[in-house]
Amino acid sequence: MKQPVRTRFAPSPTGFMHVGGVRTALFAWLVARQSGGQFLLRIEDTDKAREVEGSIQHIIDSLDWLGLNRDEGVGTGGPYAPYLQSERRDRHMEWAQKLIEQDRAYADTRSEEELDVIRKDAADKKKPFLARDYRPEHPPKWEPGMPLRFKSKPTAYSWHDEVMGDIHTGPEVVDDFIIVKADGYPTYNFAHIIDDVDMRITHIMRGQEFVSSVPNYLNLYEALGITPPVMAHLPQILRPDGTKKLGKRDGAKDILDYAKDGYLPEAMLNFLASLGWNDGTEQEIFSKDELIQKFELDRVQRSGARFDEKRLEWMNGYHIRQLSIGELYTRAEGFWPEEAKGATSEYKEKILSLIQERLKYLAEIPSLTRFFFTDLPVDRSLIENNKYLSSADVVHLKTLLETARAELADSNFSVEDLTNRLNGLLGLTHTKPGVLFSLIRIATTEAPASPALADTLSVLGKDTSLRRIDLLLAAL
RNA sequence: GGCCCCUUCGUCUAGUGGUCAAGGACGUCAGGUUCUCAGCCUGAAGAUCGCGGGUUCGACUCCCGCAGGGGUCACCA
Repeated sequence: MKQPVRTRFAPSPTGFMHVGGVRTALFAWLVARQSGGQFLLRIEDTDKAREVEGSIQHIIDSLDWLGLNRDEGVGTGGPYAPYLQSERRDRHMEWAQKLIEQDRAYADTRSEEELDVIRKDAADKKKPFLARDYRPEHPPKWEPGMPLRFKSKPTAYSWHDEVMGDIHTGPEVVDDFIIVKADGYPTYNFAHIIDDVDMRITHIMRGQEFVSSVPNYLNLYEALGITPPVMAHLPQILRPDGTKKLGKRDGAKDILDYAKDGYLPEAMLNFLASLGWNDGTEQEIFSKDELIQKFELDRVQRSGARFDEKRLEWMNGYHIRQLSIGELYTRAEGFWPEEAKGATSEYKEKILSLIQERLKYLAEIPSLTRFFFTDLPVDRSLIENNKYLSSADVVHLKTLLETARAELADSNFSVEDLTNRLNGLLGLTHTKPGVLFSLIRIATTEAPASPALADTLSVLGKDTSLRRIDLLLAAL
């Protein structure tokens, strides 16, 4: 067992969670769980303008659906509460005050326009914008309502990132940055550092887009006299069609939409983990426990990975097939078609055992099972488009169906008896399976596809099967 | 433009100097499984390892350069 680590997932409540955020949460959760440590949820809600109503609950629901349980955090509570960043302003201000006293922060009262002018100046000179090159000469004494800027001390850094490896940067990338905004809220760049210390976070897991800010953070940690936590910057998840980061604008789906479509949380977890990580063997399928056991940050890929829904679908189908019927029945609740309302659980379990291996996601259940619950209207096109039946003579088909009906009427409708009688009919009528079975299948299901014929008939039962054959007979 | 990171089949990836004229999975295609769809089984196509130099008896693996891609340079996170 490794040293217990404390990790946190710290999203902003700016809308729904998509796969990118979820994977960050997953990796942080795995690292905490495998070490016997803690995983917490902190909400970084210091940008009140971008905040979206309901996001926090949505984040909690998403984590709950995936089974990423928290030891502490928003919605859970804990010894380091509050876990809502906006409620921790006193702490942030205490530390900000320290920086002011040490002359490591200054009020920056310049307007957005003034700053834009110097930014443009930097751009014109083809130089990166560094606020420290434009420090105001006589900043006023800081008062609430004024933006507060960190006064950096340019330093070269070398540090180790659990995913990215060793990184070296020169002093030219360290800069002054805003730590408290005019609205009184701290920026992420400042607040997360204070909160992580206060909450005893040992490992920070976040997206790769933060790597370039690390030198700034290191500078701030130094000024604050804080030992930086272990850091791991995760590669991004890319759009399926390109090299760009997957974002909400690219149609990145709400993670809970996958829940609605009937994706299994364990499949989602497995898939997300395999995007950018593998254990070095040829294993593709991992249970949650195996993930906890085998996950290693330093085996995480440094390059981005494209999000391939086809692979997710396959993996979901795979996990569905691993479920016991009882478990599948539980998961399938809420996915049945309207027509299934009065059906017994016993009947529905039988159906599930027939369709389990053809399910890719649970939302397919209605289209796959509707005919089990209701007589569908006779659809002539099913015969017309069938390669075995399209050219057959209608009178012949009718005779065939009548013969079959008579034979089935004597069956007890066990799978075994049905199989025997169906096979017997082939010889009796001198008909190819393609013709006879297609005809009976279409008659009894009126569906373009269905499970194996004997199985289907057995579940449907004698009354229903014969009634439907009669319905087609009447329509032919 | 500066800085940082990345570059193996369409996609996710294995690979840490020789056992790799590169393995697995998804996807695709073909065949099989007495009808359909799915599943399962078998098989096929698919990467001269971004390019160019080194180092070495030998490089996908080490070094240098180049190119391409991404990230970042907010009072957003």
